[in-house]
Amino acid sequence: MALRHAVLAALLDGEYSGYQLAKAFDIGVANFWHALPQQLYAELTKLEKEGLIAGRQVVQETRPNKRLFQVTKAGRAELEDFAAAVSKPSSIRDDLLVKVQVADRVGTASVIGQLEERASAAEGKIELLGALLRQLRGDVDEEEFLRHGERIGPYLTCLRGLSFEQEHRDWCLRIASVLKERSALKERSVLKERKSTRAER
Amino acid sequence: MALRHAVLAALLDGEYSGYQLAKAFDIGVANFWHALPQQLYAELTKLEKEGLIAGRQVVQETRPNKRLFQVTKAGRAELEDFAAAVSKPSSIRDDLLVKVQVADRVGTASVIGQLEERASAAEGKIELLGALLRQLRGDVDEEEFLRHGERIGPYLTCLRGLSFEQEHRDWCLRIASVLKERSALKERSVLKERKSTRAER
DNA sequence: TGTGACTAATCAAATTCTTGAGTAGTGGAG
DNA sequence: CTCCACTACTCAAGAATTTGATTAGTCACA
Repeated sequence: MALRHAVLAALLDGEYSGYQLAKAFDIGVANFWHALPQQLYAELTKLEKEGLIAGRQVVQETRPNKRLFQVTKAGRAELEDFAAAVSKPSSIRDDLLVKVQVADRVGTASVIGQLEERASAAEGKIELLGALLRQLRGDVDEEEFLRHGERIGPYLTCLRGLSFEQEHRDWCLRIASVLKERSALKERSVLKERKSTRAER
Repeated sequence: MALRHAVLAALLDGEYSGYQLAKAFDIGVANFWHALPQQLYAELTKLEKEGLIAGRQVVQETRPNKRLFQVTKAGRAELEDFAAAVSKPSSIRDDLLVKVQVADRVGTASVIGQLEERASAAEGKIELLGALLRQLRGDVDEEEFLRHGERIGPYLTCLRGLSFEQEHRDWCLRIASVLKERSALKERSVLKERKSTRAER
């Protein structure tokens, strides 16, 4: 039941249409809750039906019309309740880790490639998040901002996203290099074996 | 489609029953793929039907009978294919981050409590993972083990789990202290205001 | 002599998430 | 002038995940 609350949380920062929300999700909220546009539209419809958000039509000339949504009082109350309720534990869910788990039993080459790809994707996200953080805090330094800024929620979650991506990148690079070294060692020992086999004949 | 591969990966380390698998999942595989027992039983049934694992009945005297499963050749091949295929990006999915996102707009007290609970849960997991890592590597040091150990897959994924939990703990504590300081500041300014209001009368 | 915890599973239902396609107009690049 | 990308949204099918019970014997503890 957290998608609805993630949507409410995102709408707290301003009016959005489904389409805009999908974009905003990708950079901000996706740090802790990923969702496809279809889900967002569906959730917005449900939330409106339940009176937790209110939508208004905006007629546009050169673009299709859109509906902007904002959180109602009931929506705010719902968020309050949610914040007070117990949360379930967080966890990683990652294909690539499954592959690493079996990396010493199956072909390694492809996994190494994927680790490096992942590392560079993480790098990209790190830069993005860094820029977002600078933008959110303005000219003041972090300590100051965290003490006195008015809207620190998104900043705090971005910090978590950033550290996650950094750890992820570092781990990917470390593991890639470990697997590479091991396959190089194996290669060498295979060559040696061939050589000695030849010598025996 | 990664649960099936996570199960195959886990079974690579030995024969397990559904029940044992559920336990093993909790400490090892759950680091990158969490699943409930019901899911595991269902998946084992499917995998057996498809010939990717083979089960054998073990009759027990004092305990209910159980079925132990091991990966077949076809299962190994399936894992190979999986390891070679592209993976989808990883991400955090966490209730608590949704709450932090709105922490400056709703009641903070409960969120602070939850952050501290989470931190101590993470602490517990850190110790568990540390012990697991020591056990996996035996007496040799990490560098040595990663270079020459035969089964490093689980070690590598535990390393990821460990760094995730450490970051998670640190972040929770940091955020909790930020939110506490802010609410203390607010408290003080409210008191001051009351005082000056009283003085005015 | 109950009480609760552990082993070993299975069933059903509801909910959530993913995959994939489709509509329809605008505006820019080559 | 065609093709592609962008805005804005919808529909449906399916797979995956969660929630919540239920069965049934064993064992330790008080």
